[in-house]
Parts: sequence; C-alpha cells; structure tokens
Amino acid sequence: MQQTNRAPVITNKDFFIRKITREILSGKWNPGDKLPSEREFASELGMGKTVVHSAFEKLASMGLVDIKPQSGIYVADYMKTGNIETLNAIVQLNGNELSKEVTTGILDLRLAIEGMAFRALAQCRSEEDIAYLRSVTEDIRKCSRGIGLEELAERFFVWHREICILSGKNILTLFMNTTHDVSIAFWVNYLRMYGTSFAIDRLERFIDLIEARDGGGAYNLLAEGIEDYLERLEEQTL
Amino acid sequence: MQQTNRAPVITNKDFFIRKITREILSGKWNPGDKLPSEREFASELGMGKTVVHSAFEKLASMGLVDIKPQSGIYVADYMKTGNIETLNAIVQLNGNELSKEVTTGILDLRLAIEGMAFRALAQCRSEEDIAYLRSVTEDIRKCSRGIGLEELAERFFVWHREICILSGKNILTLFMNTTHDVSIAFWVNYLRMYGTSFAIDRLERFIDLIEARDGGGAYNLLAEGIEDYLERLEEQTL
DNA sequence: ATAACTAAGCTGGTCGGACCAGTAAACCCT
DNA sequence: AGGGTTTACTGGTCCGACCAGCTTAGTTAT
Repeated sequence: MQQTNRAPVITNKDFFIRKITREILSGKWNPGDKLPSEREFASELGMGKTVVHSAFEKLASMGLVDIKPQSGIYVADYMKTGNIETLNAIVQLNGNELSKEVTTGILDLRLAIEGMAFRALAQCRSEEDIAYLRSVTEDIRKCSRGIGLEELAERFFVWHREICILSGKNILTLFMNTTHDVSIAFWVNYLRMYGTSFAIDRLERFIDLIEARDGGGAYNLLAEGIEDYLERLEEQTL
Repeated sequence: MQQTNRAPVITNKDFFIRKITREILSGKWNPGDKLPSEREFASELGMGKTVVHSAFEKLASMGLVDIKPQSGIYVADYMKTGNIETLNAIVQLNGNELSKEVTTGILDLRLAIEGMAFRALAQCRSEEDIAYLRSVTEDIRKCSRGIGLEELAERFFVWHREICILSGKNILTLFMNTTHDVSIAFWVNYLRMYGTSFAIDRLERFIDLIEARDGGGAYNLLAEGIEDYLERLEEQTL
C-alpha cells in the first residue's frame, strides 16, 4: 500500500507560527506591543534562532508583526495594515468559517473581478474556448461524487479562474489567485448549501451565455447568484 | 552628521531574489523549467544554503517558482498561477511603469473597493470622522511641496485607505493594502499628470460629499475621475 | 549638576555546515 | 528484458557562531 498522504508532521517552525498567530489574533498581545527577542523564544522553546527568525519572516508577510531590524519585533495593527494573507490567517483560525462581513466583502469583489472577465470573454470567446470549458465542466461532474468537498471547491475555483485566463485580462487572474484561500472556504460553504449538481448546472448556464456572447447575461446570473446566497445566509443566521 | 538613511546594503538574499526574478521575468527560464538545486546556486555564488532556501521561499510566495519537495524547484506559469505579489514584481522590474492593461485592471478594482467604502462611510460617518479627514488632508497640503513624489503618493494611498478604515468594513482595508505597491506606482503617475493641488482639491470634494451623506455622489466623483484618467492615458499613448 | 561622549550589550540578519526524509534514477540480480 | 533494491540527490529543518547597527548605561569633561 503506497502512502501518498502528506506527512502530518508539525515542524518547530509551523508550531511556532501557529502559536504566535493564535496569541496575536486572540488578543494576548496587542498592536504595538514589543515581543520577546528571537533568542528568548528560541531558548525558551528549545529551538534554533534561525527557525524562530524564519517563522517571524512568515508572520511579517502575513501582516501580523512588524520587524524593526536592530530594535525588535512588534505586534502589527493588522486590521489597519494587514493584507489578504492576514485575512487567510484569520479565516484559518476560525476553522475556515467565514463571517458574514467577510463573505459579503469577498463576494462584492468577486462580482467586480469576474463580472469584468465574463464581459470580456463573451466578446472574444472562440469555439475552442467553449469546448474547453464544457470539457472541464464535464470533468467536474464526473468526479464530483468521488472526491471530498474541499477538493471539489478547488475545482470550482479553478473553473472560475479559467474564465479570467481565457478573457485575456491577466490582471484579473492574478487578483483571483490572491483570493484563493478565502475563496475555497466560500465554495465549501456554497456547495454545502446548494448541493453539487445545482452548482454544476450553473456552470453550464454560464457557458451557454458566453457562447451566445451575452456578457451582460452572465454578469446578471452571477449577481443574482450572489444576491441569493447572501439572502440565504441572512435567513440562516436568524 | 547623523545618517538616518536606510542602509543601501544589498544582502545576499536580496541580491539572489532580484537575480532570479529578473531571469524569470526576462524569459531566460521558461515556465516548467527545472532550476539548478539550492546547493548548486549556493556554492556557485558563494553563499549559504539557508540563504538560498529562504530566497526561494520568498520567490515561491511571489508566485514565480513552484517548490516540489524532494524533487526540485520549477519555474511557475506565473501569469496563470501568480498573485498580486507577482504583479508587484513585474511592475518593479519595469521601473514602476504601469502598462495600460494593468492600470485599467487596478482602477476597476479600486472603484469596486473604494466605491463600497464611500457608500458605507457616507451612511455611518460621524463629525469626528469628517474633522479627522479634513486634518489629514490639510497635512498633505502643507507638506506637499517639501516631499518627494513617491512619498506624496504614499500619503494619497493612506488617505484613501483611511476611507476604508473609517467605513468600518475591515475587509476592504485588507484588500486595499494588498494593492499597495501597484497603487503607489499609479499615484505617482496620477500626480505627475494632474498636478498636486488639483489632486488635493479632489480629496476635499470627497470629504464634502461624505459630510453631506451623499455616498452615490462620492462614488460618481470617483468613477468620473477614473474615467477621465483612462481617457487621458489613451490620448497620451496616441 | 549637566551635558556630551564612549563603550558595552542588546537587536534582527546572515551564514555554512550537519542532518533528515523523501524522490528518482541507476544499478544489479534474476 | 524485467523487476526489485540501492544509492545519490532533492528540498526542508535545525543549530550555533558571527555581523552590523541601534539603544542604553556608564563615564568623563565641562
């Protein structure tokens, strides 16, 4: 039996990153606080300074700490100066549960990004584009029962990213990828709420509209879908 | 004489990151190509493997390479799988010059993000918010002659980010920060094109509209400004 | 007593070499 | 020629020593 599973080994570095992330997001440290030095953490937790340093580099790129060379490491005002990676960290800590506020924000952005892509693609689409999208969609339908929800969410993300790629607007693709992690969390939620077959049917309706060069129609379908999702979410929380 | 200038010291890590970035973006390596091993780079350039490894971690987060553990490091298909950091790298390599396509994409996104923020803030703004925005704007006007264009661009970025912060929609702030680098490149261009005083006047018009709780008006002002900018850009390139 | 200067002790950052756990290709035996 | 084993090589982790610059405590000169 071949074991292709990724090792669930928690390295010192990962452990440390999670520990500090949790402590900062839970409010144990406050923005502006000066953290103990890398050396103190290293000796206290029995690991090398390089490991601690490398972990702090990651935490800085996540927008959770500010590193001031030759001075110290300070907790960042992450809600002010954070970026998408900060959001990813917050979402992960909440067990991939998205708050309503985050969901709304993400969906509005998605509407802006994908709406543009839909319009552009509807204008420039070739026969090959349509055939390719249909084959990808068929693939998703085929394997939809055999794979986990998270993997299926990834497929949906890739499908929508494909729209951006085919539209020829490279920037949209790059933005789309930036929202990858939170998008996955969203799709898992979506698929749980509407069911797989309903979601796949929608993909096919999108393709039909693009084939008919009806960019506005595709945009509206997307907008309606988002609106309906937010309404359902509203009902759910009541 | 005190030297407060940030050290222009190029570390081995930075040097290596730039070198590989340049080589990949210039097409010396193509997507899918397998790069030499970390050890080869390290010994060839006379630096430690830790440094090379750390640099490749950064390059991976920039979306320029795919690291396959126990196998090798491969050049990524960065236009497909890249993110905003990839865009930053591309913009930086071009000397902060933005292509028309990138500019259009960025501005559409900004309209989506800031438009939302303007509407929200117009509804919930307090007297303190208005007073604060006015004081920030006054600060910009005061120091506008004494500082460089890039620093001024940073001030404009912070002003618009402040709109997101005050609107209470945290997600918008995080998205806004994500576009920081390309936004700065945009603002430098904008200030060069319209002049400083015109740009500051516009900030004050925004404040007036928010004070009057006219979110739609602020949105329109933003939309018109963007439209005009793109038209000018069009003329310029002809 | 106060101001200015100096030196020591911090800080993050770099570095190279050792070790680990997997991959993948070369190898040998059948 | 085919199949199983070995071995070289990969990225990933970790350590402890070293570096340069900031900060502060200490000292000296005014």
